[in-house]
Amino acid sequence: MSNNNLIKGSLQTIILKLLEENERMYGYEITQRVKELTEGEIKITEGALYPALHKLEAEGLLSTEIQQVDNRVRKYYSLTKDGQKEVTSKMSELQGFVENLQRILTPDLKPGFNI
Amino acid sequence: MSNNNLIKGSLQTIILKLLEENERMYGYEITQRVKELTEGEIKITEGALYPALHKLEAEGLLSTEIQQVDNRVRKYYSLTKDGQKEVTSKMSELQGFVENLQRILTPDLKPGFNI
DNA sequence: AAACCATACCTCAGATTCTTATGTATGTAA
DNA sequence: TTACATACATAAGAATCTGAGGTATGGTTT
Repeated sequence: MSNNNLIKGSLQTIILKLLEENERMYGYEITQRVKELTEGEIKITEGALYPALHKLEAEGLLSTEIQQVDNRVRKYYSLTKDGQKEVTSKMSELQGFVENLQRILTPDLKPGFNI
Repeated sequence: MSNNNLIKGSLQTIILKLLEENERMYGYEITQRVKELTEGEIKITEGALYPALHKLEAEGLLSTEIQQVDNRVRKYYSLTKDGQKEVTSKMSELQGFVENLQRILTPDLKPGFNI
């Protein structure tokens, strides 16, 4: 991740959610997508991403498929059945956490961490 | 802390923000306040809290004042000048991060991680 | 009286997750 | 040929947590 060490553990959720939307993605593509979506503000480092992908695969949440594209090897990741269930779980967990964070940090405004 | 390992990194911000609102607090009080504000969903463990407090003090963001209350020693923490500046910084950092998280995770709805 | 829980501080081993650096390999642009 | 982009990977070290343990006081339960 970029400069901030905030909310460690959200990388897994990011990966799973992107794969829910995109069917299949490869590692480098994920880093670029996140950079693009956040206008360069969040940069996922390879040292964080690849171990995370490997772990999710080892847990049976992702499956892989290696493919040759322009003399380059790409390792595509997709959600397994378990992975699809886990997205929902991880997302509501994160949502709940942000909700609680907002309760602690903004005692004045009740609804929403609005932007 | 509760079940989720999401909080890493946001604990400092929580401490600083609570002290911005409350002038001075002691460790145990902070754990109770957070538990109270989140209806028991986030429990700050002592193993996380005390080292965090000591670190913030060592960085000059907090000052301490020991006080005897009912035969019990309390260590009150307050924001220093530097600490007061840091709250603003840490809060906008966290705000920005949540904003970016929302961009990644909810591509459909543009405004707000609403609750 | 003994056991237990609440208050209040603390430390430390181990786990997890990250950063930073390094390595391999191909292709393109300056 | 130097540099950058693409594409994978590992590994040392830092940072932050969990969970267990320790000390001490005082109230409540059994």
